[in-house]
Amino acid sequence: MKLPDIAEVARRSGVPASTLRFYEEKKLIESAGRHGLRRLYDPAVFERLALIALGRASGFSLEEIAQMFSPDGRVRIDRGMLAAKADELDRTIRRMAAMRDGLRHAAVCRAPSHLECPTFRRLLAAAASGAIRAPQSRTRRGRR
Amino acid sequence: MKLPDIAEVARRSGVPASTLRFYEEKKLIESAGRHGLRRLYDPAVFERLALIALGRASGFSLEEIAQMFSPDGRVRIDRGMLAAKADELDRTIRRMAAMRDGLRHAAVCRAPSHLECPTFRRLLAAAASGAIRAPQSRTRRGRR
DNA sequence: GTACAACTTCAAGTTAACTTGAGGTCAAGC
DNA sequence: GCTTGACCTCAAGTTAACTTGAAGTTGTAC
Repeated sequence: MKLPDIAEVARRSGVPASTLRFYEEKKLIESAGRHGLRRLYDPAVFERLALIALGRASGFSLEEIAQMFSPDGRVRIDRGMLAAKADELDRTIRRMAAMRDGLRHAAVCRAPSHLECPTFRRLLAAAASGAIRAPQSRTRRGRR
Repeated sequence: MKLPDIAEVARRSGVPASTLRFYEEKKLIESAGRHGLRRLYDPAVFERLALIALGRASGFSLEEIAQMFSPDGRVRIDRGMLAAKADELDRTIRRMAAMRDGLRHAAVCRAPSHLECPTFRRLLAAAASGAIRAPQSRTRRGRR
């Protein structure tokens, strides 16, 4: 059984080869060995990549994700950290839901100008008060 | 009635002076005039800043926000754009809610390892499949 | 009228998460 | 055994949204 090379891992995981090398540099993954210069990966790398994708999707930075792995490569996720992140996500979700409702309303509201719409103004006030914070990064995955 | 200067606007809006200058450079706001070299602002700038905060909180980029303002400075938000953004927010919210639930579960799950927890594995699979995308940028607003 | 805190400009730096490019190596197919 | 395409390394570039720093100007208080 031959171990997958970087192209194979990229193909099956959807993660670009350049990103795989980058992740290795950041100690997020490692290659099982080399065939000449070429990296060969243990199939377990797919699970690892899934874990990384999950972490990213949950708002963890790569650095935080790196800390979830023991030096020996085992996964060791702190449950308190998970709960804290869940709470943070929850707060973000609430804010975004308020935003969504406000936008939705503004989109159909027939006030002559959004600035004259009470609902919109309420949103504005909330945003101005700092009750609302930055959203998600739209790292558009377009393949230019 | 004297117009507020940049420090006053910064103080009352919570937006740093450097950011106000940056926003001006990006044509997001403008100063009403100068007193010597110093910028003076029309009080309407506060509403404008609130609108910018709202846009950012809703996931608009500064560039998108700039497009919401007519060349003459009037607000002209495209209702279709609002609705589209609301939809996008909605999708993001759904993903984040799934994440939150998964994390919450993983935090209390008593499986010996997260990798052995069915719920966690389901999340992993979803993340790996790309069903889930990047989250919010934690631009920590700490005042170092 | 002088000191100086607070403003000004402009360029460069910051951060995260990657991508791109130049120049080099090499395993596999013919 | 030679070609070639896919890999390699390492440095630099990219993007967004700002921040920081250096060097200069000036309104305001005394």
